[in-house]
Amino acid sequence: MREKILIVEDDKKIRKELEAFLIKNGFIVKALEKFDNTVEDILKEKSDLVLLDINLPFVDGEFVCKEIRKTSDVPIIMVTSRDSEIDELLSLNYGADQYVTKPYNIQILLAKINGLLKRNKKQNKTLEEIDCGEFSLNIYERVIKKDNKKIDLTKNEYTILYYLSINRNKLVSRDEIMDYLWESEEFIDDNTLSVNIKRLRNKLEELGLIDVIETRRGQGYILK
Amino acid sequence: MREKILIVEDDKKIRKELEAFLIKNGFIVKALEKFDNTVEDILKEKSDLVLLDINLPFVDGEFVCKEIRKTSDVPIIMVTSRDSEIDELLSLNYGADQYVTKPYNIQILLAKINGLLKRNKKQNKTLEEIDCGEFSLNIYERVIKKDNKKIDLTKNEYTILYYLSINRNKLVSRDEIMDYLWESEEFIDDNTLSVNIKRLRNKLEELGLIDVIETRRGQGYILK
DNA sequence: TTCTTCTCTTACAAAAATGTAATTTAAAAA
DNA sequence: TTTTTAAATTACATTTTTGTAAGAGAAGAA
Repeated sequence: MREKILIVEDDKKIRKELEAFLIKNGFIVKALEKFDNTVEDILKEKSDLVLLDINLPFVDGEFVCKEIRKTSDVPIIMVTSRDSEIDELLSLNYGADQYVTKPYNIQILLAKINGLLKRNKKQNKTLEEIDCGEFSLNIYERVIKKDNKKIDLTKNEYTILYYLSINRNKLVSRDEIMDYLWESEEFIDDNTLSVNIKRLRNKLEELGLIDVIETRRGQGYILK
Repeated sequence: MREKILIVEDDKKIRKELEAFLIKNGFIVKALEKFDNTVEDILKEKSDLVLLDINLPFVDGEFVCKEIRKTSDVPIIMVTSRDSEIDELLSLNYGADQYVTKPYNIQILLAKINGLLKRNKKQNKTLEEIDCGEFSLNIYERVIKKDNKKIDLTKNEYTILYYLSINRNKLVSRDEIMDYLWESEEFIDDNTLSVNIKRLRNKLEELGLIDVIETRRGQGYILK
């Protein structure tokens, strides 16, 4: 899916150049033509990334940036005219994700755009379904998915597998899992964890997933 | 909760200075002392942010950064010695989130650290919790939260409330909910939904939430 | 090797979640 | 108003989940 970039830049010549360059690089591009209602116009576009000049007519970029951040997490690249401005801006922390200076170095700009978009995409995806190599764990449905097969997990099974999966390829001690699973509850036998792990493994085996949870005797478990 | 920052910097003097500065600013700080197994050491730490010098003994920072990104989304700030290096790095897109140059301008560094941590926290939070006005529904934990109180939901309760909450202020028919809840399962009595709604309402009432699920006789329900 | 210890496995009991049946309530239609 | 009907309520039965107990298995130490 192609991403949509919104250009907020009042210099018409620069705007057209940028537009052409970004279109050539495969993006869907929109640009604001008037700046009397900038914040709302930006939010209305629902773009995947905003390129925001700090020097705008009517309203200044810092303000715009702050306002957008109140209701949206869209990636913002702020454009400044002077190098020295960047440091000031950074320390004020308006919430922009990246900064570039004019005149635009278009290769750098492209790199920053791609970097931000990639990270955002990944982050969104990660939060829905965790990739565990041979299978995936869907955290909304609380199911394991492999090929076209799904299998429901109970609360305990899910919690254990979730914890293992966010620590994939890392050794996780039995104590760690027990703390995560039962928190402050009254004492629960250490063997109960073994049983729960066993049940989880049984479900994984139903999907043909064998040995994905490895035991490290005396140390804990590892999800491979 | 305090965040943990990992310093990966081989110059011992600089390392100690940074460590002291970050501790003074409220972070938990760890620093690598040896660099013969950097990638794994970094991953093992499970820190909230990594400050990574690009010039390391044995292995170079670009490589380390790329390797980390294969399995982790931990925010990375890369440290370079020359200003000009930043542009090269950016265009190569190793996956770092921010760049700073040596010598460290500690205020800028602090701003970047806080910016990254804030964004990360927010992103996780937004997707975790659905705002339902008077209360919120946490989809990871499957609990209703109000003020400081939490209440666990069972699978059915959660599924119904989730469906209502993504359709907040919209009328949802009983059939819609039943389809969503029981999908292709064998026929389940229509009254069973009433019972499940009742159970959900009971839990909401335990939190002082009365009438948040309104009945529209003959039409369905609405979450206010 | 034997012994120790950690983990796995199986069976069972308790607790929690869910569905059903019977009855009551209350909104809307006649 | 009375009648009808959708939804709420309550009690109970069934199913699922979870924890415990007891013993088997297997890895590492002695």
